[in-house]
Amino acid sequence: MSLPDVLRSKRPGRDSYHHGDLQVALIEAAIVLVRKNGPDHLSLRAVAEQVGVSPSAVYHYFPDKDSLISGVGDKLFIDLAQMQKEALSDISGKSARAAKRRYRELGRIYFRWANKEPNLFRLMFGGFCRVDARGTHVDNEAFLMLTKCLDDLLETGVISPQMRRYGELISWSAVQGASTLIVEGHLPEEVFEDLLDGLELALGAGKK
Amino acid sequence: MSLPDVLRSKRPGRDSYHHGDLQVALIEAAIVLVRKNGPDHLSLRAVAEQVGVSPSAVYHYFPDKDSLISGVGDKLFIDLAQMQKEALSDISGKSARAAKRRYRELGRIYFRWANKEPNLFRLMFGGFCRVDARGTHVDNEAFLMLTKCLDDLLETGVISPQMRRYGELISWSAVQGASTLIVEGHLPEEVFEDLLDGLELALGAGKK
DNA sequence: CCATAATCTGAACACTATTCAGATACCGAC
DNA sequence: GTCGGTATCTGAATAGTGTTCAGATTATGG
Repeated sequence: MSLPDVLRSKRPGRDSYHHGDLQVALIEAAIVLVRKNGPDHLSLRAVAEQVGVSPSAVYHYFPDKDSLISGVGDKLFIDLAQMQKEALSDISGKSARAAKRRYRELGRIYFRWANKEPNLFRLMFGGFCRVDARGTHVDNEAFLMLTKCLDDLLETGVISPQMRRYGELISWSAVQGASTLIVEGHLPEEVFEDLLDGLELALGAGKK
Repeated sequence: MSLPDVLRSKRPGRDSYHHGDLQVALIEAAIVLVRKNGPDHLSLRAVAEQVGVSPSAVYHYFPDKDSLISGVGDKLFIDLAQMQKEALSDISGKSARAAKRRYRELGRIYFRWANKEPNLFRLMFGGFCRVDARGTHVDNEAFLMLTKCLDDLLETGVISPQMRRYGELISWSAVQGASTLIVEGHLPEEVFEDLLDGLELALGAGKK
């Protein structure tokens, strides 16, 4: 109904019954509905209807509703990493200034994503998609970007060797936590920039 | 069925029809079920059945299922704060050592709670209970304990005046974030102690 | 062109949240 | 004490849910 035509269209040149790319169409439709109603309150039947397919058709691509949601989670992790990648590529340079800007931008993208799409953020980190079953891999790319940023900060002398050891852990945790706390209304939105200030200062701990 | 008798018992001395304290009994039963099945997958009917009451009885105390879940959230925040309070009272002393131990224990309680009861933790921070509607108050007590700990750390010279400004924000965010990331399988359990080490080092940033 | 496989439908089942008229038990006033 | 009013709870009904499965439809390879 309110879905872009692309998502409900069959494969070009053929019409009806066999949908062209149902698996991804279902995920895209699910994203639209989760964004609107939250990861709980997602109806499998509503997803099927959006795509223009019967409810049972879903079961050819996902064993159950939870697996569909997990599929959505996978897609969201990929999308977020892609946004971070693009943001980083916009800031070049080997200076301390550039390294700082890249580090902060990485965190900002994360938070802005969470703040703009609370329901999608909740789906990613609210236990809806289980990653531990098949090992950690969805977030590997994002982690590597963070590592690269921290290495640059170390090289340019912004952070101390002692704190480098905790760089990924403290950065990811703090950004993840602040995003959650702000999204869930425990902290006001404005504090996120303060957090980035605090993190930058903290990472220099131990410098002579 | 598997619920302690206390929860299904009517008010002592009277029997049947009028339940003594249905509101809290419903919340207690909901906690048991959420812990087992997760905040999604909670059935209002199952809660009612556990307590030994008809499904419609629930609507005399909560306008809908989401409100019941919100009620559970409130109780969980109170319980967590209580556990932290007890943990703090076990560590007395004005030394830097004692202050450090209190600070770390505050974070540990938070994380252990999350790690031991992932589904309850998800309910608290997964968008199921909306706190922003009526303002932030559920976490106020916990926040004050953290503030007290940080003040002690400042007095004993463990943390720098510059970092004191970011103390609550960076501590709460990092502990919250690490708990989420570990519970959801993005980080191994062992890193939490590393995070506490990193936080302690970080809070000293800027000291001469 | 046909048989086989992939894809999707329709109907059914058990379960869910929610509503509401009415039954039940408590409580205060007489 | 008992009577009336009120808070509390029930039972049934409605509309919607996830899931299953036999069978209809379409695509594909020989």
